[in-house]
Amino acid sequence: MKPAGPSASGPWPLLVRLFFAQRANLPPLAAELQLSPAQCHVLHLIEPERPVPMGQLAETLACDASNVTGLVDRLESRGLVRRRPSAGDRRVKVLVLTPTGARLRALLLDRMTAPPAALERLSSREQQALVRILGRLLE
Amino acid sequence: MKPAGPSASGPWPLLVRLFFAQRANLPPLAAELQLSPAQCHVLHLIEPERPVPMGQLAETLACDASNVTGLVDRLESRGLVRRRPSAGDRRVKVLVLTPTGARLRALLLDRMTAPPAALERLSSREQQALVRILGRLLE
DNA sequence: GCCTAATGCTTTAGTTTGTCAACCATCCTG
DNA sequence: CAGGATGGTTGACAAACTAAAGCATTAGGC
Repeated sequence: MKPAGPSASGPWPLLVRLFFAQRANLPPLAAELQLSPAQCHVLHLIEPERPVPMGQLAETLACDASNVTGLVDRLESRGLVRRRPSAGDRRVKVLVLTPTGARLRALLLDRMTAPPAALERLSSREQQALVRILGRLLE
Repeated sequence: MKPAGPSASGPWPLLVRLFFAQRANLPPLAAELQLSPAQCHVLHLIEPERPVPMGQLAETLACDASNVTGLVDRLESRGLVRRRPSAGDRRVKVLVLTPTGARLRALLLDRMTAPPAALERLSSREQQALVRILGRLLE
């Protein structure tokens, strides 16, 4: 029985709360950049100079391939990404950022990487600890 | 001033990555419970015995009120939540979980609170540190 | 009290997101 | 070279979302 506090059991419930709080944070940020949350996610996943096959994108997003088609259609029609044939496999199309897309992506990451004032309240030592722990979670 | 200290590539970029990774994790989990990601979010926000006004839900979700109407329509038609008139203000409708809804919510939280095997790799000391730091981020 | 403005939710109309099934082109294996 | 698998697109449709208009109720000024 754990009738006690909100964090009776470990770090994950806290992370879940943080995720949902952050999820609510995304729509306003996306709107500010004239994007949708889903488009932000796609843009976030295409690093400049690092072409991504569409299929891999679908897998990372955990969604259907046909969904990616439409998503990329809209991004491409706005000149943010381009489809290019893959060298080795002519079925595959890889996605590259246009210069405009790369600029918008940088802006997006900047905005996403800045916001939480709560982080400022952490001591430098705590921030280092957090970096180390999260690094292990993501490795 | 921001010396290029520990937060130059500080914890937030890592949290953003973790956030997106977790977002990709939600659709399969939701499907398993015959829910959509958005419905999971709503269910997550309605605690048993704690009625939530629809308007507050819209604000927390950072979405339009009319969107909440449709979202709740579907949840109500599946017997997971009920709309009830608010005591003080007859314009307001508050949402309460049905017993079925409460059970499904518990299942959802359980699944969400369990998954990441990566957490197991953290030492007990690291987990405690993470709990403490996240607690400060969310306070 | 009344009249007006503001608030809470719904409706309607329209776009985007997402799924599934069918399809074409390309690759791969026997 | 067949036959099957794979990558992506298309079409049809449900769900998520927004903006604008509408209804009921509440709140404020007079």
